[in-house]
Amino acid sequence: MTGDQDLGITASKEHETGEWYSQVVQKSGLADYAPMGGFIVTRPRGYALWEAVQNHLDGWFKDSGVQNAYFPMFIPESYLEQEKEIVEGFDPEVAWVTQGGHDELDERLAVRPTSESIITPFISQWVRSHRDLPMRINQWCSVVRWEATDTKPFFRTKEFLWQEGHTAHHDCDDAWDETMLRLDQYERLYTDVMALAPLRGKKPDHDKFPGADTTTTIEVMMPDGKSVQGATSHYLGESFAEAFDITYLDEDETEQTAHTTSWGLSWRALGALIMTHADDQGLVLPPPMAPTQVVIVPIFQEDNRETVLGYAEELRKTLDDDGVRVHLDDRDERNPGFKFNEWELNGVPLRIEVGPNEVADEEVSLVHRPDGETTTESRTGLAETVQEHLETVYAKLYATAEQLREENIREATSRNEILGTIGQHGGYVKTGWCGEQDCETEIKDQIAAEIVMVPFDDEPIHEDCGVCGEPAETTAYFAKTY
RNA sequence: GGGGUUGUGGGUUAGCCUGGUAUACUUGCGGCCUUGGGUGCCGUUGACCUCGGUUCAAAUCCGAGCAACCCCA
Repeated sequence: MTGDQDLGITASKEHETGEWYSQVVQKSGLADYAPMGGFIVTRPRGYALWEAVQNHLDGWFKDSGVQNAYFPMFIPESYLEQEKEIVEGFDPEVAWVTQGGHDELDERLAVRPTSESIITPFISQWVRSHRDLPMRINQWCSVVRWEATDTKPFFRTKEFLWQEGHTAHHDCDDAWDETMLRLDQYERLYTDVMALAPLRGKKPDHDKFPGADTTTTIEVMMPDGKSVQGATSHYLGESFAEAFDITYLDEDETEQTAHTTSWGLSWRALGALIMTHADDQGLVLPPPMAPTQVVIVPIFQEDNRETVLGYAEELRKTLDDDGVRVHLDDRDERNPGFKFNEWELNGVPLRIEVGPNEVADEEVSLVHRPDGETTTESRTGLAETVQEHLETVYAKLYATAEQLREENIREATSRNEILGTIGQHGGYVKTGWCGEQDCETEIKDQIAAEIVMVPFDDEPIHEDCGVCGEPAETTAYFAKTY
């Protein structure tokens, strides 16, 4: 590299994580900061990542009985107030519309922070008999939560893109199965599409979604030792059905109250992806997420230009015919070194280099984005070879993520050990927990770590609560969070 | 929630202390050159975060606001 041209990432991921993250997001063309604090402009390459998330999840949703719909972005205050806990839970961060044109509104409108209050009343109208159940509605939209804390592109923005699913069921069992099915699908998205290694569990009672019976969660460990809540799936019990009157007639013509769920995943998932896999060269994308999976960079001199470009175009067509998202970078005004750097910055998982040598030998050079590993392969059977390499790249990324998770789960049996372990290493610390919020507060006040997750398995790992020493009811995972 | 740092063409930045003509690189655009890790040359467009104050004069000093980043809770 000659001179510091600052086209690439200049901050270190390890030492200046915030600045590094900001540069990756902007320089790899994912997003810009909007003029208002806490908002971003999502650029085409960033939006393509969201579309990749959508394509996978939406397919799975539809395969499991979900229909997409769309509800207004405004919710009348009187609707919001029907579920008391929703109001209390979201009140500090609701944005309000009070004026339409030049006229003051009779009733102010909330910009949705989540849509239970507008969707559930309609589900109530649409559900008459047991034959209408289960009913599963999803919408892809944005919501607004006027966060007071620091914002960060994709991780925490005042407006964010997400999907929110809302379902109604006959009974508790059916609704609980739904809750877990959606959690499984979120876990699958993280594991099989984004090459991240999440944990799954429940939120402690004091951190549930307002009004929910149970909130289940996907948690993902970041390289700086903080945990990200990657998605949530709520079993809402009967509280919303009661508040919004979702009742149905069962086979015996008796009126029953439905059980409901809601579940959501936001573009914070993209934040977790970037934070985990990107490096000091820029973005790194797992192949299923990458808008461009393979880039071909031709290398030629004046006298063999046509030959090399012709060869490169053949390769491109071979891969394109095989369904690989491939791009041939035949720009004349850039040399190969520039292109290498640029595509690395943009996170393309696999690069093919072809020059006179490769043409002569009927070969290609393949370079893996995550680690720069270079191999030479035959041109014959290229499509299959490339698929194998894409899988290898995925495996490398997943292995990194898995290691990150495993190395960051530690155990502690006393208050001081919890504080010391998180203070020194970050990451998760698991311990027995009596179930009292005070014991979390004790830790939170000291070191700003909270209980992010309680595993599903019933037996606590220790007999006593790691904080107060009373008998433990469950295991709790403490961590600092985003 | 509290504290700190910073804000100059699209990006990176000099100038600010000590007020007076805004510096360079890069990108973009036009042209030439050629290509195994950010190549070279010529030409060209483009900026002092916002509002207020001090002053003959403000990128520079003062105040407020907005924004970004960092640290603590």
